[in-house]
Amino acid sequence: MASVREIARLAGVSTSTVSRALNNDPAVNGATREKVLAVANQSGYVASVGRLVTTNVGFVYAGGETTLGSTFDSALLSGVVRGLEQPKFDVVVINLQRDKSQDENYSQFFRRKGLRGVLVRTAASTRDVCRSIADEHFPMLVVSERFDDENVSFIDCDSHRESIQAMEYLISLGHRRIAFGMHTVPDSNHIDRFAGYKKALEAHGIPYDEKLIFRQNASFSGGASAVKMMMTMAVPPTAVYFADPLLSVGAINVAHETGIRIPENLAVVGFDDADIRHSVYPTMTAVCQDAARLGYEAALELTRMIRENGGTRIQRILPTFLEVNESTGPPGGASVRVPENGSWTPVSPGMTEVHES
Amino acid sequence: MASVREIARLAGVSTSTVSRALNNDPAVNGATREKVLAVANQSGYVASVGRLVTTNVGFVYAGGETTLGSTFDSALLSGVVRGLEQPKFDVVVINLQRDKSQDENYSQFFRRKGLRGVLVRTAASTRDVCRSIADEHFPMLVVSERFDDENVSFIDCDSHRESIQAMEYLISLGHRRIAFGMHTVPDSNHIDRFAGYKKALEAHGIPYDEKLIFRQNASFSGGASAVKMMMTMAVPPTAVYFADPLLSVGAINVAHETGIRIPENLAVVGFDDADIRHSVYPTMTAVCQDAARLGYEAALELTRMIRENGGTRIQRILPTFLEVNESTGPPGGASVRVPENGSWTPVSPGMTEVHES
DNA sequence: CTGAAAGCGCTTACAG
DNA sequence: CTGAAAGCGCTTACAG
Repeated sequence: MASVREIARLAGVSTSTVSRALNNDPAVNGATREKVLAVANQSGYVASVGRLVTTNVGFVYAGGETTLGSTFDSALLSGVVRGLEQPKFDVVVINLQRDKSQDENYSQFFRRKGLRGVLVRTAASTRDVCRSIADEHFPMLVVSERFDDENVSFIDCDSHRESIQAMEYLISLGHRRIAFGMHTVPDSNHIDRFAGYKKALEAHGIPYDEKLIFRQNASFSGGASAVKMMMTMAVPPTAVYFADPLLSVGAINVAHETGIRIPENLAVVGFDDADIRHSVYPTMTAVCQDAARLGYEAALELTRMIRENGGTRIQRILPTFLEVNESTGPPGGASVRVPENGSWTPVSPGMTEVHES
Repeated sequence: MASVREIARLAGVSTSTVSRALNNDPAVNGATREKVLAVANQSGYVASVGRLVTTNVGFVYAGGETTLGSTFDSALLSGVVRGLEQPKFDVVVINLQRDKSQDENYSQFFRRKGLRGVLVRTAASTRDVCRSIADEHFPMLVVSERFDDENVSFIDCDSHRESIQAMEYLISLGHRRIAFGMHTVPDSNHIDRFAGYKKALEAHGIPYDEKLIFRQNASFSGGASAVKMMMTMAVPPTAVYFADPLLSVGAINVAHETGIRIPENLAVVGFDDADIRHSVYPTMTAVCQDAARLGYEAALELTRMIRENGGTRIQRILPTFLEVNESTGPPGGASVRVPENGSWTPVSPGMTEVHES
């Protein structure tokens, strides 16, 4: 790549003038500036050293896959951007697998990319990457996963408590035979929700029945299959809790097609990590994760770490919330009004201990 | 901020050793490295000059508002990231209003942010910003807007042709009384769709009726209101084309609530810029914009401009497409099968001229 | 393994 | 308005 020296030679001026012209110094003569800029453009000049950008943080996909198109990730990123607004940082989307060379460690790679800190999205298979980054003491925060390791900072949503709450809501409506739908490959979040399902049953003396557990690919058709299967059982459930947004939506839509009435024949509690609960009919009662807020808080925590030069580990859990809409009601469809504000007070608040930190 | 000199003094070593330690030179003694890194961390050392990152491009919101959470923008950005994969660039999300100071021009601002080029998202009120950036000859491409100016590069989707196609599909099913729903504040895209609506009516000798035009805020409730209003007319339409995703979904859902049957009582063609047409019931026939592809192509064009040091202006129009799903059928609900692949061949292909460039 | 010195490319008083 | 020279902070042969 051309240097100021080269541009100076080609334009017939000194390197001082080249530098001034490139930086729009008003002292430079108009014609001179034009000539220098023309030469610079033609030779594709790009400064190779100079004042570094110190306001970039990375939104890093630890695995090869960038899932930026998903509703969850996009809400997350928009929250990150909002959270970086006030600290005046910018976010760079980074695919770790693409560019990191073998002979550099993570800190070096991030420094080479000009990053002051990183928010990390990880899958089960790349948890070691997160540990390594943390071990190198590079400012980092894993978003939407949890670690037992003392030294890995993370921020995550907990849906265990609200899963119990969702189940208690169904039970309070009179349901006893409640199915559960989850992704075939459960991540820690799906496991939390499953645990909440079981815990609520146990607390209310309802026996756990393996036949009511439906594992499907997280897709519309997975939710559709699950509903078809459960409704053709000898004794179908009267309610179901789907621990995944796509399964939930697929379930609600196949109900129309098959003539199953929601909530009269089947009360559905879904899971929502964006706003899809409002785009189906009937609007979906759901355990909701506020992805934008998760991203927002993550951005604030990371910039605080950067400002304070590292310091203490962050291990934060944000709450989810149960929003009651129209897809739930008592078994058989006795008339029940949806509360005005979509909230519902748990029957036995004692068992759903709060642990926002 | 601390310099290598300062770190050297505090750690009791030379600046050479500081530099080596910071860059993980294997020659440095382990204990020395630890000491230097400890000092550097404590004093919050950040290199202030050095080798610049030359692989960043900006995803720039020209106005103050970043609409990254929308389905359109998130699909767009995920396409951009995919398009930057092979040229090995990274994308930085930039809010122009936030950081640009008055005494620097756009090129200077972008150079200060370390950007090699920018993809610009603009609103009607910030079209002048796009013109200025282009005038400064900074590598740029406006995404999802059109300019008559010769020197502003852009890439956009055209929904005019497919709006005509959508209308012809409805007409071919036997509809004559077809309503149109659009956003109250129409952007150039909504205007294109409206023009397509009118052109198709005219081509088939169907009189234009202002009473069948519904302008609503782009929201679920806007779509719901429109449907309620049109279905209580003395002579309701038998079909409607909604030029906006939220209006379309709101329309489909309120139909269930009011007992209106889709497509039997009202055939609905919507507009989709993501994947929402598959999350409603019945699945929505829609004119679809492939936002991810738009972003992908934009990224390829921009990196090509950067590689070739500017050069020619890009003014590219990508096609949209009509996808036939279950929300459309003949008036009164005569039985019609949805084609297997969701495609439909226009009745009079002659009038829908192709202009992909 | 380390430091003094030279070097990197760009920028900036200083002098005219 | 421009250039020669000094300077910026970091890096890197070179010598030990």
